Amino acid sequence: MPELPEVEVTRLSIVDRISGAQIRAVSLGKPLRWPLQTDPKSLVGLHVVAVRRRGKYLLLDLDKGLLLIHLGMSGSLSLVTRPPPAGKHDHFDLDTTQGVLRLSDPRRFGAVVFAHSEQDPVAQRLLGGLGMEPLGGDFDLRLFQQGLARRKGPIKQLLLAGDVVVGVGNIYASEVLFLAGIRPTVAALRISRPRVARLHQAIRDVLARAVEKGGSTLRDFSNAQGEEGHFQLEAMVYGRAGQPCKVCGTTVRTVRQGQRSTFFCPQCQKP
DNA sequence: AAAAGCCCCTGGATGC
DNA sequence: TGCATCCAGGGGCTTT
Repeated sequence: MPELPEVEVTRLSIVDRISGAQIRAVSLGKPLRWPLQTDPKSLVGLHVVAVRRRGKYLLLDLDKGLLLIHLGMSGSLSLVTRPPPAGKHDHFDLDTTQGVLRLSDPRRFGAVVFAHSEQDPVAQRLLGGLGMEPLGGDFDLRLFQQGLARRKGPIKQLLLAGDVVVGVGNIYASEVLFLAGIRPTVAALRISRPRVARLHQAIRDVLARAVEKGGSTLRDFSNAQGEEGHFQLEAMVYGRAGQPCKVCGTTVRTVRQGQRSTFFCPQCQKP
């Protein structure tokens, strides 16, 4: 579910409501991908001072330390004043003076991890290898070109890897490459400079548009207020194998790359 | 250094 | 209220 747009939409749906909140209690359900790394009781009394995002991680800054929240494949957050009793997929509750922030995650690939700071090895292990943020001013075209220039592997998998640019997951990788007119299987280092520039812009355009549309809701994603996203309705190729390309009518095809499905139009996307 | 596989886990859709 | 199989928005870790 959650790629950069979904995480950003989630962030936007809680930032104003949870900033300044004081933690009253923390309760855990079944184990998530990683342990919290601290005694839940040690968080009680701390305040949430900011909510940031780095790649697909949500960073909850506390007045002492921070929580790194990852939604994995199936996670979503909700922030409500009076939450229903925890269900079988609710595995983390942050009870605050401004509501209960709850992580629901059926597959439990998500995680909530406490770190004393962003430099803390606990945080660095997760954030240390991340590439450039695609939105905002840090996404440098030259660095992007350099990042691609020594990669022999397929461009789609470079996008997914997140060490050059973060936030592009399986849906948006296909969408971005469609918009840029690039075949997903092409070796990154073989893409010409003008086309790399197109790709750079396409990443920004697609992700920004997806945030505007509230993200993509394929199964059950919703923001922390329970609102679904609508970008999936605008998908040009993702999930459309066998259907006609919305631009040229050619049948959209799918291919497996690194045990994930990729979608592309063989006419609009040149090798 | 980079690339390719392997898992972690649950649930829904599909086929028999 | 079958059962097996495949697939699903991620990514850290291990192995080549």
